[in-house]
Amino acid sequence: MTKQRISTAAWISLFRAQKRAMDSAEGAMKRAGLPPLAWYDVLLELEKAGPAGLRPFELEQQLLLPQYGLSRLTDRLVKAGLLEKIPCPKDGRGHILAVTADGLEMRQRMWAIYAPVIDACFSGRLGKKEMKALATYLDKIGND
Amino acid sequence: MTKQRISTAAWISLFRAQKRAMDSAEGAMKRAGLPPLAWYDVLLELEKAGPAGLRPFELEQQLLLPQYGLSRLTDRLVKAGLLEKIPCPKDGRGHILAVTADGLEMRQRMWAIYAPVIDACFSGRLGKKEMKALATYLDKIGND
DNA sequence: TGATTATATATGCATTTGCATATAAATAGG
DNA sequence: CCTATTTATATGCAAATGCATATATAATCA
Repeated sequence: MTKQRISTAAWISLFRAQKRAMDSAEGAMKRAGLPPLAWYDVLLELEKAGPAGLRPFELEQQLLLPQYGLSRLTDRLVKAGLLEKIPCPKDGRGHILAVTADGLEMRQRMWAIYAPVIDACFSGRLGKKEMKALATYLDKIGND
Repeated sequence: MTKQRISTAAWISLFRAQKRAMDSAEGAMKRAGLPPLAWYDVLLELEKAGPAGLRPFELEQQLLLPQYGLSRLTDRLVKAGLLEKIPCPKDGRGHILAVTADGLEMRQRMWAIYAPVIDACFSGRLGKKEMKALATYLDKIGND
């Protein structure tokens, strides 16, 4: 087997696995009448940032979203009452994003659906050691 | 470490790795003035199917795309002259999709860009054995 | 056979994304 | 200080996606 063939096979497996995982998670959210996973990521990242919140450009780096994508994503979250934009005292151009009480509750409701999906994806298929090895390999690949 | 935490970490690594990989590949295509990766998948799958071509519903299963998504994707490929729709003699509802000469050439031009990107993602990071293990793990995960 | 149901594909409409560019405040340079 | 440049965020417009449903043919069954 050439290295080229092997890496291409791994590439395909990566894309297929991610698609299966994502489809099942997005599907579960939809069936539960909950927003898409991207909302979860925003809410979680802001919760992790603590009460100080985050500037959009910081969140953008964490989530690896394009600037305009995040701008509109947060608009939707604000419109849904899950986030608020607080004017930034240090920098008149920007604002600080903070999760509202509703946002906090929403993230919890989403996690109640999300967690079992993640679990079901791995359980009975990979053991702890294998999952760790998988994550280690995945973290290594990329082009930077 | 709880199993929950480990599987969640693997989940996150999976999504991040796929995003990095996809972004670099899509970016390379764009910079080369070539169409998105989805076009490559269609062209390749149809080439693999041989001269008999494939019906849209068959392609749909291979590529795991929603029916309407494939319908429009193939429309674009047809409009670009890379694919043609041949009326199906056996079934008046459908048609057979076949790659044109231009389509064949396009897939090759895309592969010339695509292959090095795949290579760069893994080379110097994972060895053959590790790539194989990675693919094996990835192929196992999912919800079915 | 005629009516009913199932399958294959397409499409109208709303939402989302991507690209390019706009706006507006901050910083740098002379 | 004033102008030029850079940084932070938003937005108009075109393309893509998702959802629901339409259309048309095939298969089933009474």
